[in-house]
Amino acid sequence: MTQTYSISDLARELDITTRAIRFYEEQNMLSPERRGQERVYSPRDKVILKLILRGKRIGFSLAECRELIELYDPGHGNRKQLETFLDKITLRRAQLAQQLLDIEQMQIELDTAEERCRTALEQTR
Amino acid sequence: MTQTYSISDLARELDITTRAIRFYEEQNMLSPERRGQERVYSPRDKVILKLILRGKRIGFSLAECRELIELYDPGHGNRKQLETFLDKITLRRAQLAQQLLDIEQMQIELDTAEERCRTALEQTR
DNA sequence: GCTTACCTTTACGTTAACGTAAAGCAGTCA
DNA sequence: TGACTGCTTTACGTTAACGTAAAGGTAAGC
Repeated sequence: MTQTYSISDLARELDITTRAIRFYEEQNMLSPERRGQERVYSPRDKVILKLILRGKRIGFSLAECRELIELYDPGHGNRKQLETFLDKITLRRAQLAQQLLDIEQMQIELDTAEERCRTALEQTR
Repeated sequence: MTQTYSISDLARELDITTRAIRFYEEQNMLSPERRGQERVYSPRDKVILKLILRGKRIGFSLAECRELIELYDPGHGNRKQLETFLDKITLRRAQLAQQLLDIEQMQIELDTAEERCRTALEQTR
């Protein structure tokens, strides 16, 4: 019915190694079905992988990525659990806001760096 | 004349360990003056440290941070050098743009996560 | 003169996130 | 019936970025 993937399918498509995918499973971030010995991945697994990769691109550790995954479906949490989720969300938001500032600042610095490069290039004429 | 800092001054102010600061020097990202045995840091050194910390916050490796530092004053580069600098700047810009997208996407996901948390909390009533 | 507070160097330890064999099973193509 | 191809597990190796002692030098204060 619904789409499935082999491990190398996902590796190719997401441009990571099968080793990495198995490692994420080892870290309890994935739990694919099995057909015999072989892992069979669902679209949901693929979403999770994308979440991980996106997290990594902005410097999250795998532990932080796992947190994000847990937030992904908070259905099975008790009250206490849900409230800590909300706290974590608040923290993440603050961190993302800081990162936005950092990136903007870096862009500015790249601007001035480029300018200095160009004027230095003029000198070599 | 101009402001100077001891290693623990900087450690306190920037909230890192002295070990980390010495490590960055070991990696040729800093080269503070010496008064006898002791390291004496300039405002420029402090700027570099801030660059490193900002880089780390958005997930840069120290190697990448070093690149940024090199871009910081490109005066002593030959033509070839300067052109590779410009290339690197272009690459960084692209990466930063991707990170902006990633952060926006994460913010959206946090929004929906929060919403789901809140409705789940309603259920526990 | 002794303690306390910083500073130094040297060096081994640690964690995260995989990389890299090694060894073997399952289907398929010639 | 091999020879591939792709999957599996197990296990040791590797790199980055410091942490953590150990051992000692120096200046200030009591």
